Amino acid sequence: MHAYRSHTCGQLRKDHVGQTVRLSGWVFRRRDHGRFLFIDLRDHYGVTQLVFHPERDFFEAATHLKYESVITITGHVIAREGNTINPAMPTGEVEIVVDELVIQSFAAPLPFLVDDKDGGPEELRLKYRFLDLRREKLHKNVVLRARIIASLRRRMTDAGFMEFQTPILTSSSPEGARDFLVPSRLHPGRFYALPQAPQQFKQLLMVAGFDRYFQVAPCFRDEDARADRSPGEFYQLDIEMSYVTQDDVFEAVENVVYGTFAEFSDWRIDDGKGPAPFVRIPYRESMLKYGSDKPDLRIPIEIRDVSEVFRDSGFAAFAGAVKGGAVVRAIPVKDIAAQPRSFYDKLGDFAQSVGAKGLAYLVYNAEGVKGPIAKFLSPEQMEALRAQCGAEPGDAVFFVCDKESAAAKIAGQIRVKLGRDLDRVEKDVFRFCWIVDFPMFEYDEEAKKVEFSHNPFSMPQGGMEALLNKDPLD
RNA sequence: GGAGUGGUAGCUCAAUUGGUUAGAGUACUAGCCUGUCACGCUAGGGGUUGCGGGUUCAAGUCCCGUCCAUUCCGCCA
Repeated sequence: MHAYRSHTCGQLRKDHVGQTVRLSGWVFRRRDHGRFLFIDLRDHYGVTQLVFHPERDFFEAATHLKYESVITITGHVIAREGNTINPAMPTGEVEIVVDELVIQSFAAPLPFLVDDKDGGPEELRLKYRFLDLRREKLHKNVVLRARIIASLRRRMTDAGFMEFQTPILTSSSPEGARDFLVPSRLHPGRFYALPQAPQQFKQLLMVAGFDRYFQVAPCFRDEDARADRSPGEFYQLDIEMSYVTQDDVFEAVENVVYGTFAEFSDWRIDDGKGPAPFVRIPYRESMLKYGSDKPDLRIPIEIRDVSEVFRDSGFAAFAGAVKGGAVVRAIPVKDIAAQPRSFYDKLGDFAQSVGAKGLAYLVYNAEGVKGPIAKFLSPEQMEALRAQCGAEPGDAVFFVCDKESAAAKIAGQIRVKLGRDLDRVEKDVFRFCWIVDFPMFEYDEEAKKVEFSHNPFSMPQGGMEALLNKDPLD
């Protein structure tokens, strides 16, 4: 028999009963009943219950085994009867009566329990990363990641793409974020930059004639973290294709995204019928309706532009701003009028925390329209707002006023906040979309025209010659 | 870089308007228990309440500073 195991801890079933087996793993749980002892043994594959009896000379040692000690046992498989069967465990119909025990590694007391749901403070979890990764949730996440990457590689290869590795120690290529820098030994005082994305290298591969490239690409960006953005480094599926149109790229990406999500998730995808073209939304429309270029389409709230209604209104703050070039964005919400005053106040606080100067609103109920700004608006203006926002009794409409880009962004964040707080986000479904017709240029703070941050096509100043003459260590 | 929130036992948390010796669960140690599966029961050890200063008869609690964490803004394909 193999020195460490004949089976894994997730493997044994009723038809193994009577066999002598050897298992290795970590002491996951321990239940000491005095005259006998249960230990749940865990490895990568699962958990199996071991039974120790006191007539064995290693019984005393077994009762002192700490959580996460590594042991190898030899024993015989027996069936569990009646209510000793554990239907929650895949191996719950059998257990191992231990005949031999080898303690491979005796664990010290743990800083946190592997059986814990969340494992405690991040600092501790990172210090004892090997323990953290033993926790079921993280272990599953890492396995899922490996399976997804394998699936992506298979799908891309099947679609005729070839995988390349592009350089990590490179010269800086402006992508917008700060570069990570690595000091150069051969050129003291000068630095390599880590790539923020393989953009220029993959384009080089197309120029060089390789036609279809992909890479599970490491990207490095020296920026601060966000809730949905880990700092420093991450991996992305990176693609480049030659002699194609926008639609060809969309089709290639839709196939791999649809297939991968369908393979690994039970959630519906769009209509749930199979690969279909993803919804396409022009940039301007997305910024207006959702206040974002990555809209969450599961939230049934659409922003409207009502600037013209306020232009000649008696609400001086908005009217003046609109005449000065600002816009007013309305966020209509269904069935919300019954919310207490505090709800509106808290939302106002939130609006200010994301940069709004204030948050105006109107509430529609059976008696009519109420709200702090109602008295500043004429009956005709009120009717125009009601019609443009599709407001009915029970609804409310929120208004933000600012320069166009700021108003869009603020309204977009309020839309998402409302969707989540009111539990209006559609459940168990992915709603993919393409944002198309991105602008090539935008205005910066001094109202000068500059390249839009995501514009991938403008040639750098000086053209191709400048690129070729560029010092790689600059 | 700016703002908000938080920091009490190894871990998760409690401690009334400022008021006795800062508690509980878990982990750890010792003991009991023949069918548990987060086993149960008894007892024990474990604390500079992040750190420094201040107010007060009295500070975990209030004030100031500082460090750390976290969320948002700035930044970010």
